[in-house]
Amino acid sequence: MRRTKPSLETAEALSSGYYNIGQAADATGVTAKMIRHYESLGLLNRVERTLSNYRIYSDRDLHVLRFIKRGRNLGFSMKEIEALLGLWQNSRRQSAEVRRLAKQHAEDLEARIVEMQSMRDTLMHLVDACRGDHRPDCPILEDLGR
Amino acid sequence: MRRTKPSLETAEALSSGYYNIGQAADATGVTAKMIRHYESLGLLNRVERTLSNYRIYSDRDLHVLRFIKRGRNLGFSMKEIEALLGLWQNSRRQSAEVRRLAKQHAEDLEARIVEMQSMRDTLMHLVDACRGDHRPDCPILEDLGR
DNA sequence: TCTTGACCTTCCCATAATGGAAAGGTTTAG
DNA sequence: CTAAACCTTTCCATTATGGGAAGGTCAAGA
Repeated sequence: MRRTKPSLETAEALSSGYYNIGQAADATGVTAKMIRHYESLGLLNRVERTLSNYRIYSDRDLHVLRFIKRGRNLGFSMKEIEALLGLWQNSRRQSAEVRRLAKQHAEDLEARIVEMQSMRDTLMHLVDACRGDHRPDCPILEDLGR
Repeated sequence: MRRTKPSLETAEALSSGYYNIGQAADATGVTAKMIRHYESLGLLNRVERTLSNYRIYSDRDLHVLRFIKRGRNLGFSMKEIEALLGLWQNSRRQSAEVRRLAKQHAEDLEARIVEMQSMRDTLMHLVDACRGDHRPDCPILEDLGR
């Protein structure tokens, strides 16, 4: 079970709408480990601490964490997410820039998909050509060793 | 240009059908760096050395390097390649085992392809929905921050 | 013969994103 | 007061690849 109500300065924070790292992790689906990591990458602006040095997060921080998580789910790299986050937080952004980043990433994905499909197809053909019995003869190994 | 004919014990080796690491790299398309790495992984059984400590490779070694390269091109991990290499060099292998490995890998590829297609499709929809002009309004960021 | 450039050697470091684990401080419930 | 469940930092590992330094070797030309 996660602790519900601490007592000292920490308690003050947690009862004022703040979250400790475990609560933030539960709320966003981002592990505590990765929350600290994202902070070290500079994606979370200045994380507050309690007197006992515990990190505390605001609703706004959780929002950022969810943004990062969603970006990762879409396959963006941390570098790309950093850029998107900057645009997200910049009210004078131009949507053209965001669109360009997203389109580029979609195209990168497409290129990788095509490459992997080619691998898969080649493999499937080899698998189909292989008897797969007790004998050593094997078109798959023959291809690899060609 | 690569040196053609050394003089001492190294020369003996190179004129006896052996290759130094640079020549092996040129012949197989595997970088010298990676050839050393594969050796450290134990994929090349005992690599010979000249008196001056230069590695020398036989045609059989080049064959192994090409096998590895082909396996990498098909997306196999080094662990998988190690297993396939073992089967390749085992005359009493059963092709069923090889086929099982290849099929599993093809299925792994397929799973990743499906996942990436889903990412790509979601992104494409968002890109299509984004005007991409000078204004800040952007469905892509809205989705990421939802 | 000496020099030079193109090789070769080993060793250390870096990448991207994530997790495991150790050693130790803090809080809270019992 | 103690034990459980948190939190902290720091170090290490993963996968496959490459960069670079410091230094030894070899071939060819002056």
